[in-house]
Amino acid sequence: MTAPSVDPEPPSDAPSHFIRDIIDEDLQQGTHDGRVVTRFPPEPNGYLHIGHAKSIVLNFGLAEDYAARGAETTCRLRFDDTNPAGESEEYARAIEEAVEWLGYTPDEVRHASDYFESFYDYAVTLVKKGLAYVDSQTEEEIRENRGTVTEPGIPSPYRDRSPAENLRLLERMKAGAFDEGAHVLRAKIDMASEHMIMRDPLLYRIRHATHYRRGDEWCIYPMYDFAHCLEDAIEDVTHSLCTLEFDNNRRIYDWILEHALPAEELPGRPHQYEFNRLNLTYTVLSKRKLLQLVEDATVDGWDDPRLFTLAGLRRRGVPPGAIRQFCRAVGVTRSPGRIQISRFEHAVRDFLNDKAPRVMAVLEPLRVVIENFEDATGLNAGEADWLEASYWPRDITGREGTRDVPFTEELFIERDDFREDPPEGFYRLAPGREVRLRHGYFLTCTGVEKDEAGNVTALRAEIDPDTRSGQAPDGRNPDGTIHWVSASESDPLEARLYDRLFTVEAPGDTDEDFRKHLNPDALVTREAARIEPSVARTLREEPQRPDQKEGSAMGRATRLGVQRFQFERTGYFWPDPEDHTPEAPVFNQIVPLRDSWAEDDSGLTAEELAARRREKERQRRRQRERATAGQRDPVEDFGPGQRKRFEHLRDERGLDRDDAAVLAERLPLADFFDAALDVHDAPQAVANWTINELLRELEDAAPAASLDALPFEAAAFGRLVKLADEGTVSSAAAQKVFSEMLAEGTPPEQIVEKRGLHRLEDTKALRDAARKVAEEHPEEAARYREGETKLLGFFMGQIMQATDGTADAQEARAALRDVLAE
RNA sequence: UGCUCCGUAGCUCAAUCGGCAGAGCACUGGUUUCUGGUACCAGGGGCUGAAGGUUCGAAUCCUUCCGGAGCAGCCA
Repeated sequence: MTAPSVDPEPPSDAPSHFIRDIIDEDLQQGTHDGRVVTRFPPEPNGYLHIGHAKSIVLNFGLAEDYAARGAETTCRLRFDDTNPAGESEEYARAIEEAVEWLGYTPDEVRHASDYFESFYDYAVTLVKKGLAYVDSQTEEEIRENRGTVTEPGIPSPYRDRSPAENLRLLERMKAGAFDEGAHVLRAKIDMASEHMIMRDPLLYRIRHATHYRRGDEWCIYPMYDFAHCLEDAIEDVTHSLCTLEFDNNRRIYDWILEHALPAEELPGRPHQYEFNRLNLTYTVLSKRKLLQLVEDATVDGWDDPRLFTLAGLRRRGVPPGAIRQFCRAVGVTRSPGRIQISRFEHAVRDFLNDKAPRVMAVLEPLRVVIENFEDATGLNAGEADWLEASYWPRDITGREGTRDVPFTEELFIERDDFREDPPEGFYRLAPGREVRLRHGYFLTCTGVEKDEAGNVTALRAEIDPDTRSGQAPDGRNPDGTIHWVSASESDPLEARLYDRLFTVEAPGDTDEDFRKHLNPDALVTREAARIEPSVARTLREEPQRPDQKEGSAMGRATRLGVQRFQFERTGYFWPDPEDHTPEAPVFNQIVPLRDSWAEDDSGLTAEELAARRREKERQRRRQRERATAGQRDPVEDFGPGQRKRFEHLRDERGLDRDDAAVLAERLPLADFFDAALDVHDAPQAVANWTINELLRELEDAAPAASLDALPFEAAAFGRLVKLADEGTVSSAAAQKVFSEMLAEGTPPEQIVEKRGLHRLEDTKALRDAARKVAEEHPEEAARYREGETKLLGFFMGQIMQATDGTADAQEARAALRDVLAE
């Protein structure tokens, strides 16, 4: 069977990463017949957070992208519900809803609990093969006998029970004949393994518990390591993606599949790949910490907008598309790290910028009385001058629409937009100063009213009647533009502003209680805010979406979900799905706008950046000292045989101590080295090849065995080194010869003949090659002539490629210099 | 301390087969602007964790060291 042809080019917005590379490779090799099958496998025992979103976006996104390229793809939602404790239908439903909200429809929803019968059959297979046994030690005994990371474990006294006895016991375990903890089923692998996970891992334990889907049908439940790989195999998953902490578990994943699956299924079996989980600064994402915050009512439930749970983000108003965009942007790698929260905020703003209509709301109102209102507008004091205001700034293309905003004698402006004594660089309102009212007149502050305590209670002002359009006939242009609402014709509003939950970057990282660093200002409520009247109208007229789910909080949120606004100059907002009513509007701030005036920015200041750089420099210096101090004499750990060999290599063969140590540490390699020397008596050259080229091809754990497995003898290796050392072939060509020897076992001389790899010293031929290369890369050649001499390396690379690595380096370099100088 | 994984700009990631160390975000400045928003332009930032080695040439290969994370649940 041949794999269906798959478009080699990924979609342009799909970032490339190592998992894609693996899939591309598999597609090319036809490993899974052109299929890409992934899954998102949550346990239904908690709510999802943004870290899960990364996994969802990865798994479903891969399926989408490869489907678009012509591969046969599937991505399922699979509940990993193998442990009855804590799992529930409620969680499962919430998870399903969250996945859907994020914008993905699983090809299928499956449950690991539907596979319990199959798991059991696989367990029986292992028992019959003598690869699993029933252990009757107590929990403590098992733990103690497992050993530690440095000491091997002690085999269980029950380890050698016969398959027949194990089978009998396993059947009775399943039948419910035993109490919890009386027996467990364990894989029989290696109690001394340096991988703790392989010290006879548990496969089944007894739990007399009611499972939310299977009820009391089962009283033995499979462990993760046993079940997960089999779930993948049952579902024909091709690429099983999980987070880095399962790296160690991959060993048992592979072991179970290789021993439980029938041989014919092995070539297409699933493989596990691990990627870095998403961590964010200034917040916590672990299930346990989240639970703690909810339980001691630090936050107001799982959907508290301060939390990075999916429910919290949803209630806060973050659109799913922004989360998807963010998850794609953070990348998929194997290096753990912590993403700066400003990255997330940027993603949300970026997503909302061209989607949220602009309106005006004043969060902390300060009353302004227009003293010349009647004169300037020609209206009576109680009337409103309705100004047409665009929903979109001119640079958001493709969006249209305006609404009318009432301009009345008394207005509210943002308290923050007025300073009686303006600091340097402040270009909003101050006594005697003129600003532009957004979508309206120019306004000059003519007076300040204060209470007895000296607090500003109201401003008096005048407008310029000629500036109704927002332009002045004389062309003057105020520095500041501020937003405003009518005092009489605006709606009251409660605005909830959210900030990072913690005051430190990594709240969970130290030993102390992470709740010590809670940010008291993570939620700030502005209860006296006011908003222009058009918004209430917009919300009322908004048609209901047909796909909403009635009844649930999320369903109500969906209905309102199409209404996210930018409150000009303050941020993106939407009505709170729980508490907002038309009579008493409540809006959540989704994310503030960037504010280069505000001191408190979510990004880093220049000083902070510099401080970090200095700190990193210090760390590097300290590390350098420690690295050199830690260097110790390798010979110290040698046994007498190795020591003798070391001295021989160093004193008789004349190797330097590092090389001698590497060889002496691996005695079979030293033997190979000696044998090669019989052919070509140049110890340093042979040592270089042995250590730098040969060693890389050998298994660390079993050098002797992999030496035996080589398709050539030490003598052939020695002859290769001789060819290189004596200049018959260049060292680059010698490397090519070597890799062909590894693959085919052909004698080196034959390869050189067949491929024509003799060293090329012919000056004329090299000059021709150099000229050709220079012609093919005129831009680089010009840059070289302008003094970018480091490009010589680039040209050398080209020549080497053109001559199959045979060019003599010195001659080639000289030829290039000459040709390029012309 | 055994094993596994990971160290490239402040952060997240690139860098075909060993061949010119780059991008986005963040930062600084400028242009545009009826949002201190957006967009656009420019700039600063790197001893590729360190030291040795192989090579004409190393972020990439070899050795050693340093640092960080994970693994000793009948959780997943």
